[in-house]
Amino acid sequence: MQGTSMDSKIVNLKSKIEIYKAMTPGANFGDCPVRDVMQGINGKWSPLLVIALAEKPYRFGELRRLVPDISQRMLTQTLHELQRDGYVHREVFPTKPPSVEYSLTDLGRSMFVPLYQLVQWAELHHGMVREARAVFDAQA
Amino acid sequence: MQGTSMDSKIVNLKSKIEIYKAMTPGANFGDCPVRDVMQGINGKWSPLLVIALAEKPYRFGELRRLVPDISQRMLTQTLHELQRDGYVHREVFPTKPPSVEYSLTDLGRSMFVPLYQLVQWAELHHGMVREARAVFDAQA
DNA sequence: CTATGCGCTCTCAAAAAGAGACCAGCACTA
DNA sequence: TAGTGCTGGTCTCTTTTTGAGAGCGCATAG
Repeated sequence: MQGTSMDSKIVNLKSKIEIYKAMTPGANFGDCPVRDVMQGINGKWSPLLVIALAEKPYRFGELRRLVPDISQRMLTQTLHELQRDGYVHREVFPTKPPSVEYSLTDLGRSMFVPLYQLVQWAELHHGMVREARAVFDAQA
Repeated sequence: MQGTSMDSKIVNLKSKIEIYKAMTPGANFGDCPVRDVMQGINGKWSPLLVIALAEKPYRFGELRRLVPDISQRMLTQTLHELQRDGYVHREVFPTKPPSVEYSLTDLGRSMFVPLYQLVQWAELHHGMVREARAVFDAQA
């Protein structure tokens, strides 16, 4: 798109954005690999499940009981996506009713570190966010 | 915190999960304030816009040009949510066609720190994620 | 008097998420 | 032998979210 001119000011403006694009100049953000990865992490249930599995491996039913307000459909689907992206390992044990255990891979544990920092930030600041919302809603 | 039975094993298992719930014992995750905050951060476009605004303030049209594959509707809506949650400040300048500038608040800059660490992780590891996907799709 | 830029808002179609029924297999119970 | 429950799912249907794009009020340019 504007890939031509770029005085140094614009280059500077775009540096962090370009990291998000992961240095693919012609691509738009829809194709961006970094956002692609972020989308996998950022799902509605993904962070919660990753945090759960960071504690220890869980079985399907255990996860369902641990996160009571997830539907089976979304639990299956989210675990499947996490497995596909390499964060989660799925192992089937041939017990009487076959049981399935989910655990974090090394990649998943690696990703958990910055993810959990963001969660900790959220824990520390959710009061401020709530207050900001209250102020905003009051004046609106 | 949830003050009932719990052998230490279960307490240990749930510690990180409970942080995600932010210590509200009776609540399910749908009401969890931490996930509430995470949802605001984790939108499809939110991280990208926060990263852009971490560079410098932008005007509406500039953001639209910077992120070509966002629809106007989602840009308006995402900025509105970011403003409501206190991450973004919106200032209208009474110029001839009135222009609107968006900038990060202190809260937004604070949130940007862990968010950007996650983005940097994604930049470093998106190759591994892609490889994991290829392996998974090949065997499936 | 058209034409364009600005910052939206509205409508409508498509995609994603949620609720919950259903399923096959095995064990235990009556 | 039929009934019940537990396992990890899939299938269908409804609701919510997202995306594409037209329209709008205002103002300046030509």
